[in-house]
Amino acid sequence: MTRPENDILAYNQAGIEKKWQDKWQDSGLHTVNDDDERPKWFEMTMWPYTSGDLHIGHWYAMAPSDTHARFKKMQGYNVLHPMGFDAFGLPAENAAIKRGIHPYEWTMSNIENMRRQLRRMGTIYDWDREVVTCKSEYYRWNQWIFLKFLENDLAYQAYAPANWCPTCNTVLANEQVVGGECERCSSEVSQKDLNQWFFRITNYAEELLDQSKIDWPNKINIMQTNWIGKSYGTHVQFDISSLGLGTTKIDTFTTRVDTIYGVTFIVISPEHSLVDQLTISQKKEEVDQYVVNARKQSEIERLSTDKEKTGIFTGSYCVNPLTNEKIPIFVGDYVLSSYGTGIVMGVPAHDERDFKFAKKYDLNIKTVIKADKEAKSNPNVAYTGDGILVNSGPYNGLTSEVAIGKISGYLESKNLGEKSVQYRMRDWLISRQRYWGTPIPIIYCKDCGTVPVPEKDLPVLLPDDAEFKPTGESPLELHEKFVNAECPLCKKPGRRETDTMDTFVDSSWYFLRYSSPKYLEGPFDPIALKKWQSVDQYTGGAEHAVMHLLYARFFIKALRDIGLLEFNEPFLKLFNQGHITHSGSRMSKSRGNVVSPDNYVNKVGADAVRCYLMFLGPWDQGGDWIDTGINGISRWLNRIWYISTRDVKSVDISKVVDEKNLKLNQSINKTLKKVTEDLQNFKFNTAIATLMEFTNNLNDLWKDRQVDQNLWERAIRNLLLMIAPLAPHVAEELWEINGLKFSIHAQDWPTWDPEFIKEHNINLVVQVNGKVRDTILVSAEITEGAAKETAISSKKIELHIKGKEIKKIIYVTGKLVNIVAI
RNA sequence: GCCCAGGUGGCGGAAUGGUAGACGCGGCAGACUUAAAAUCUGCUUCCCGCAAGGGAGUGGGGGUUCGAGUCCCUUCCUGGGCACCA
Repeated sequence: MTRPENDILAYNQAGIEKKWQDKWQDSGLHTVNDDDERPKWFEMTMWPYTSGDLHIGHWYAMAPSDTHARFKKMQGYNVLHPMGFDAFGLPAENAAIKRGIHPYEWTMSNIENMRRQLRRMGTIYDWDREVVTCKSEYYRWNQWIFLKFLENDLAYQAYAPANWCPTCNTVLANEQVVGGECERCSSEVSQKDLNQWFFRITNYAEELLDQSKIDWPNKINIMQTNWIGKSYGTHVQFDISSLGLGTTKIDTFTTRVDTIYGVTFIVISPEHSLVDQLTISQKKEEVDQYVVNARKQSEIERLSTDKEKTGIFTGSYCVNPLTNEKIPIFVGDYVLSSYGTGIVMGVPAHDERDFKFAKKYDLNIKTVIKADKEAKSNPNVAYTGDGILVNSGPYNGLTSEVAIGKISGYLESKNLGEKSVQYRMRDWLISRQRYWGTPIPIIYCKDCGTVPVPEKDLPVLLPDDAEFKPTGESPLELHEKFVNAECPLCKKPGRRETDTMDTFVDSSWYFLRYSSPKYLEGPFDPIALKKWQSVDQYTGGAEHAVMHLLYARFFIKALRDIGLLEFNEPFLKLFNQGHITHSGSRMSKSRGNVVSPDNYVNKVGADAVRCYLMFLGPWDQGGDWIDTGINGISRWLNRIWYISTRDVKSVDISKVVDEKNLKLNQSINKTLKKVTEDLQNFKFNTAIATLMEFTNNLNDLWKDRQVDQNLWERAIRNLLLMIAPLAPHVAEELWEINGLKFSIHAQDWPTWDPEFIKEHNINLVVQVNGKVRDTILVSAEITEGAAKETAISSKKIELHIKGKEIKKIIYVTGKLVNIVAI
């Protein structure tokens, strides 16, 4: 017969968790006050989407950050560690379509469940500050900010080709298209021309590149830098005056103007407005057909780097401003309309894409750059590196770098071009053709045009009586009462914008709301914000590098420039946790290997689950959940329980041994130092390992009961204080059992004395030719001479140096002697 | 293709250029028990050896150094990100 699982524990985990969670709640222990005089510490983990169930991945993100926040609190900070819910988004709407539940109900019942689960984790969230995006008290401020952006020319509407996901029935931002597929549902994304709202994030491209004010993982900084994609280049105008069009020049952008003597063709993107004019009448039919086909392709086909480079000759020519050569103009779909000028100069000898294009259409390939003077040109590949110019008239012999400067200078002087900087990043498309999001506060009027909803009319409420049909059409389109609205200017009937905002708008400023979650006069109370400012420490997954994290930085800079706040960055420090796997593979419902935290909390308690997640590996590297692994943590908490509930009075004072006291005192101080440093740096795994060693030490010392009673009690108090941020319930219960005052979590973090950490004796390592041959216990104060003497006179060492000549003896103070002997 | 991380026992992992494998899991042996669970004690990188001891060892190859898991070069593998951006 097996005993019930709970009997593996020395204590009633369910009982003490409930007891303390209730007491913390009732006593207001975690209530955060704005007027607390201690220095503020604003620490957040990325909020969860309201999917309904808190899985182990959430725990992995939240438990360690809660531990860190608790640690900062004990260190004397007034800590704001809030929680909220990212509650708008497609899954709620899909659930409504599938199961007939209104998204609001679905979302709110999910939140209910998640709150319950979060409480069980034993976190210090102050629930009075909770933020939920699908409530009008939150999203009205999305609308308000939208109007501010509009006023300040940071929001605009444009009719443009947009990424369309046929499954989600909505457009997507560039950031949400991954390899031509929808980031959410992996459907192939196509292009669709729509009138869309954009935020001018590109206005901030340059400032977003400045990472000097943030302490973030290098990886994220690199990803953002690459995403913004700044490149220096030159606009070059090719003459088309002979064509007799309205315009006399076509504008190209190149980063390699040093290759301009090698231009043998021009390629214009199929979407470019000049295509029609450039196409001669005999070619019109062919070119039209090509353009139609290009637009039909999916993003995947269009963006595939392996795809054959195709194009078609327009029949027109332009003139190279430096060589005066006549250059044919092609339309080709490898040129993107949205980058640079949408027209490129083709230099097949020095660009792989141009090379492939030239090969396919049998165009001239002219070498103008050589790696060095002696280099032979290989006709089968493009040489894309820098080098020395050849066949380039007056620029022959110059290096690429010098030539770029001279040629662009020349072009500028002749008004034929100019130096220029381009960014890969595009403006942020925020329109979504969906119901479950923030309505964009705009009314279209036949007479007045596009009219913003006046501030006093906010919020534009999402109607709650919408009908969900599986057609994919937004319920707002069909909702007469919502759509029909009076024009705020002329009061004539108008039509409301039915698109809603990308949910990343919600998360771009939610942290500001935590400072004053109930404020009614604006998105945040300026006085409260002045106190809490930027988030000091943010934690979350790296997958948000170019979306959420970039958008939030943009928002703060934009709000700052509008005059609403006074700082520059949303998140001063960032820590990325890794991913948690289960027995080596990614957790997914289809694999059936999802770890349910609730089951483990029931079995071994929330503290054990928290600690195991922090122990199984370095937080930033992620880790693997192994079912047997948590037993080790559970045993450890048990040992702590036994150790700290022992009867100290059983120590017989007459038997106390000074040496043991010293050892214990040293152990306490060493442990404090290491644990403090590790918690500070998110090294939870080694912090716990150190605490395990400490408990092992305590167990050993208890065996012969030769330590001082007061010292023992101090050891126990320190142990409990150190585990308090990690295992808050067990620590609180044991604190009480030891007769100490509620609450352990309101105590100061203990400090250590370096004086007690010093070693009195050391194991002197003796090496011969770098190999360890002996270790000798000596005084820590041993002199160099004595150490060398001791080493040489060791019997074990004698064997290894016999008959050899001692060349050199290296001494590392207090550590080792290395005898070099041949 | 380009840019980042990584590669250490059976497993998760630890190691300011100075005793590689802390801590934990698992395993083995023992104690307690009628028995098991739980708990406790000991052992547990590999090879040779009864032992003392010796040898090898941090993906591979090379280098710097008295001494390299750690620094440098090179190569392979794994994970992540980006990728027709002119």
